[in-house]
Amino acid sequence: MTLYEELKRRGLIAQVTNEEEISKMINEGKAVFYIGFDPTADSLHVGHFMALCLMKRLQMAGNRPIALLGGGTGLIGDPTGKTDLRKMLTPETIQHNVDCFKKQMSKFIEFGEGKAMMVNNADWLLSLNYIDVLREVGACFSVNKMLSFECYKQRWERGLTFLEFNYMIMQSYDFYMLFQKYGCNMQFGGDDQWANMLGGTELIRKKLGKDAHAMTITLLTNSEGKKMGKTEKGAVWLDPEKTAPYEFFQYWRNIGDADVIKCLKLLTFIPIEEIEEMERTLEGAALNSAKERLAYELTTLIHGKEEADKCLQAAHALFGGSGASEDMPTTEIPAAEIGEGINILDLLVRCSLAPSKSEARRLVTQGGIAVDDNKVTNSSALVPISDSIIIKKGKKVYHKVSVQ
RNA sequence: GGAAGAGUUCCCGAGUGGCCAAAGGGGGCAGACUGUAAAUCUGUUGUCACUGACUUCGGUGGUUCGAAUCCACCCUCUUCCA
Repeated sequence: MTLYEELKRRGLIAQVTNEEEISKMINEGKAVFYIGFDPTADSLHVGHFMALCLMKRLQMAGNRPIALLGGGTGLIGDPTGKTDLRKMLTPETIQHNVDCFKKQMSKFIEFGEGKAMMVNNADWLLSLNYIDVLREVGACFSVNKMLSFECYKQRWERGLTFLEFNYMIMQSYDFYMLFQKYGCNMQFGGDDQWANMLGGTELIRKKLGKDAHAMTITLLTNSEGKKMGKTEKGAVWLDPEKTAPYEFFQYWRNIGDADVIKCLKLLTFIPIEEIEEMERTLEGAALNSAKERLAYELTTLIHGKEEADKCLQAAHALFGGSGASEDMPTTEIPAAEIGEGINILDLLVRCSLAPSKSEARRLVTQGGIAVDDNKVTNSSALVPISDSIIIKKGKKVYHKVSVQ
């Protein structure tokens, strides 16, 4: 099976400019491709991870990846598919985010001489001269055409600033630069980037008369069409400081039935045959094994095998019945502060299990809290702690409190 | 620059002097049912010293016994005209 066939079989490929040529190039390891990452936050998230996976797959087949950090485009902000005007980030924030991205990416992709390359579009975008750009690049874009793009439709009602409208041009310019500087002949990205990417291929054709290609990967959405990798608290981050490995693990462990197989295909390196076998044989509750596999594989990829083992163990301990675990979130409280015992509401707030005492009270009175497996329903209860206790909030959240 | 309109709690959105901590929906949280799933049903969803008090309806002042609601100024956004 060729690389392209595998990508296709996994459902990774959404749109391509020229299937024949692209498959030929990547199968033979001749592509020099880039994927852009805009530094809008200080950690990568799952969506980025998919792109990194793709990078890795292609790299393994001998293609040359370029990771493009959007130190320049980040200053503009991509309006694609966004309903609201995006907050403008300060140059300092962007720089900080770029640094964070770099660190995380290097853990996953090999960079260096003859391997993957990392570049920052700030290097060429920041020094551009407005008039020159307008004459050189602006002349190649038709406003009427740009206005007709689906990706701006959502903005019709809420407004689109000229700043954001230029994003596409900057991204196209990136491709144009990379094509000339590094012979980069292909761009990959999320499916929502399709229009922006085509802008680049067209610019290259118009300016240089050469062909460049673009391919988009399926966006990670759940069976209801919503973007995945988001929780109430925000994105599922790759940074263990922002999303603890256990939390990360649980996110995937709790994925909907309808989405497990798709995620295995899109996000893991488990051989496609094996996944297809699961798809055929697993149904109903049996899918739990696939969910666990998914969670374990992903945690291993991102946080390492050791962490993944811990998460798996913790999950088994907690949900398997024994209840105890070494690696659950822990709060340490000085003995002096406890004395005879600590009020249950104060304790919950102290452990960040509830943001306020009112909320803590609600949790307790509604029967959502258990201490050492005993339900606590009295909101004025004093909890004595001699050594350590385990608080259970709802069905899935465990927290350990130990006395110092 | 001119004209009209809008800004309400996590989000959408009702509310046009006291009955408003503010309808309804979404989302969240908890309970039931389950498979650590989905769907469904129930409760809950500003804070605290919790049968009471306090803070909230873009901002700042004002009118009033009493303001999300009326007035003035300011800020932001939308639409129409240029």
